[in-house]
Amino acid sequence: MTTRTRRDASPPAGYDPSAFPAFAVTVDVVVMTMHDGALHALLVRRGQAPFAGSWAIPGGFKLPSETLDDAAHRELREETGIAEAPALAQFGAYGDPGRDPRMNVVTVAYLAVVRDVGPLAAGTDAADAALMPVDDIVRGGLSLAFDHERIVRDAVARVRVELETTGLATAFVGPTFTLAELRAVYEAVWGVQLDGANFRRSVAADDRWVVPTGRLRRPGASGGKPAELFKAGKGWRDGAPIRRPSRSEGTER
Amino acid sequence: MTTRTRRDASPPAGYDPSAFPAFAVTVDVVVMTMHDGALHALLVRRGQAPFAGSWAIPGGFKLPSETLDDAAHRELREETGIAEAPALAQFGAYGDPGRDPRMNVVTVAYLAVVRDVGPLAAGTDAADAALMPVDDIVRGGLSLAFDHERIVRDAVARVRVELETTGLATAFVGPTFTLAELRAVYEAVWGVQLDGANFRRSVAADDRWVVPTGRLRRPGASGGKPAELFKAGKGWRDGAPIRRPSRSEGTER
DNA sequence: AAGGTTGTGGTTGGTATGACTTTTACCTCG
DNA sequence: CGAGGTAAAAGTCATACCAACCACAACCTT
Repeated sequence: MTTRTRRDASPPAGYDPSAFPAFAVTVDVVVMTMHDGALHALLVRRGQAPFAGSWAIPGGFKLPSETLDDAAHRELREETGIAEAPALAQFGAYGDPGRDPRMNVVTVAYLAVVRDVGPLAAGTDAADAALMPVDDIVRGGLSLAFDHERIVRDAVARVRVELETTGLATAFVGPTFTLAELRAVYEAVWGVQLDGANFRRSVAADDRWVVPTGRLRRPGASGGKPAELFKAGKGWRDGAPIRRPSRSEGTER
Repeated sequence: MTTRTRRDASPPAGYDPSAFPAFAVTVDVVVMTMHDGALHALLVRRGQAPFAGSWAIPGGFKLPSETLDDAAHRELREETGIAEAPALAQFGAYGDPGRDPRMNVVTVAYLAVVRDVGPLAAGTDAADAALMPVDDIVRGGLSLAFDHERIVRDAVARVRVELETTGLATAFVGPTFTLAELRAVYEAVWGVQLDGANFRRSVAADDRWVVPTGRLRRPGASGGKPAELFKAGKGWRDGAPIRRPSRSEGTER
């Protein structure tokens, strides 16, 4: 066989860059946030062909002068106005033939988790962006542009496993939060119900996970005891305190 | 700001593909296997500039007509002669500016786990390929081409976490294996020591993880009781039975 | 036959976890 | 201004799991 001569020997010496297939490289960002107690993803509506009028995840072309991470931050800022996203991580690359009917495109997908999508419409046309429940997307209810439905599906799967092993849960809540808020993140993403007392014992056992701020949160309109406000501890970098119930409850709600 | 006009509005109508920066897309495969009781990676020596004479991980250009996964399989076969790799998974994309001095290259990195690298030299020049201990690579002992050292480092990290949650451990051993062999995989990858009795209890409790074949393996030269031969069960798709010890022993050996 | 090596099985104590109950503190509404 | 309702915090208890031992059996080599 003519093995391993491809990269090592094919270009004789100076080689010709145009001898290799040219691709456009894009960066797409799946922005996830909590909304109405359910996991939502930020979608934008396309104005141009192909897939004009379809929902899509925000993204754009990578520039040769920037890293992939920089491109993801830039696209997130330019297309959604979100200036800072501490939790922005790459999770996959997609390059199936024909995924973009125009040309050869390989896209690198990023997952961004934000507490509040903030002034969503700021600097952009409000009608063009919306928060969609990921359940609707995963179920295939609305057909997204390109292979974006698959990308979102992979992003959801990634969130579910990262929640168990990393500090991703703290990215959904603000700088200070109540334990009920944090617990709601797990319950919504995993579609399970967690016991409040056991959750508190796991998380507030030591200050590795949450450290009390001493302040309290005013109860809602329906009353209840004021909840204690915490901020995230330092232990989330090494692991996470909550494990996903492997009960026969199934993996989905 | 001129937000989100990039993809939607920039190309007026028919748009010009050449208006977007062109990249070459490559696929690089980190092949990992067990050797002498330690985790090794397969490296090839480059014959051409840049980085002529340096060690590198095998890889090559993606074709527009194939998927990324197909390209990874093809490159693995062409450059190493490994025909089948059930455990071949994408784990990252790398596109820092200047990572290839010749042109803009974005590479998609794959991790392959094989039991036996097999007739390594078959179809290729033996002097050009070698198994290197990942510890040496991670320590920076030998300088790899491009950013391949970082890629291998990421691959090692990936293996360590996948071992805990997926059936990746069974990819290191053959179709039939002893429990000691399987345990050696965990011990080498994690750099820990596991109790043989507890390991057996966790893995051989039910036939979800391993099913006995009834056959025995001949002991080695130093004697010992013949070990029972098992084959992998069906449970590895949903999870894994062995959890990484979180001891104060540290994360490294 | 002796010694060494590896597999197999048992016991035990500590930790984590799940289900449940009780107390505390604040709300709204009559 | 009290009563009832609600939600968070805190306590209790039983069980499952797991890691660390220990003991022994099977089989090799010399």
